[in-house]
Amino acid sequence: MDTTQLLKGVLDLACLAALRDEDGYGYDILRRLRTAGLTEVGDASVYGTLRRLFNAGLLTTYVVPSDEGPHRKYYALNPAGRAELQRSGKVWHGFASTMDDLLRERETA
Amino acid sequence: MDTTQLLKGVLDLACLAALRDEDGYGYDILRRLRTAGLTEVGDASVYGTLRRLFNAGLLTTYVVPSDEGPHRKYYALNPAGRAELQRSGKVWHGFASTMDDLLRERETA
DNA sequence: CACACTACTTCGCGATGCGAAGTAGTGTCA
DNA sequence: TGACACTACTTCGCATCGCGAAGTAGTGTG
Repeated sequence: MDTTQLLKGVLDLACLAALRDEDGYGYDILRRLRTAGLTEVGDASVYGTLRRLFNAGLLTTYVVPSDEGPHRKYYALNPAGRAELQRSGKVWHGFASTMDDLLRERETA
Repeated sequence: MDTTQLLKGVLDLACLAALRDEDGYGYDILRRLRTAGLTEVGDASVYGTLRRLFNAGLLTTYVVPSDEGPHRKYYALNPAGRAELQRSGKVWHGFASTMDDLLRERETA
């Protein structure tokens, strides 16, 4: 029961959320998520997720050369991505509140 | 992004929670979880999870014959199980609130 | 020149939820 | 009697997905 398993299916949502207000490239999103509290997120997971979201048609991408390091592959939410963010945000909240009920439950006679 | 993926790692917790107030057998726990809102939980998943929790030393088990059907394999939380329920409940809450922050985030300047 | 940091990719593994199928016991309904 | 449905559990193999490790490559620092 480490956070690894909890992340399953949620990392998509987390990446979409991290892109809501601003485009970002992989390494940066990794930092955003870790800063936000998902400290144990692996780098390969984030890169993989971004690629998956892109393949699913939820993100657009463009490469920007950097003078202080390798090029950066930026990702941005497209309309489908925003819709999906909305949608899975709701699914998540529903799920989370169901779990909270379960955990709070105590002879609900 | 169906609930299947969200369940990963949480089903353990859900089963432990379902056993908190009362012993139960697989089929019954399946119903408890579905009634609680986890409508899409598969039966094999629950049986498998219970076996896993048992093998992990978190549950005890005993078989009770039934006059209205096949025998029932009851499971009960032991002290280790209760401890684990506490522990992963906290992990879950922490994780959930991190996610909520992420989803709520909006140029937190 | 070794090292560290940034930035991304590829590879294969492991955990876990799931559907499908099978086995069995009971009851219902034609 | 035979078909079916519900209960109750098991086994099997699949698919998803996060991860660590390794590799490549660019930049800057001691």
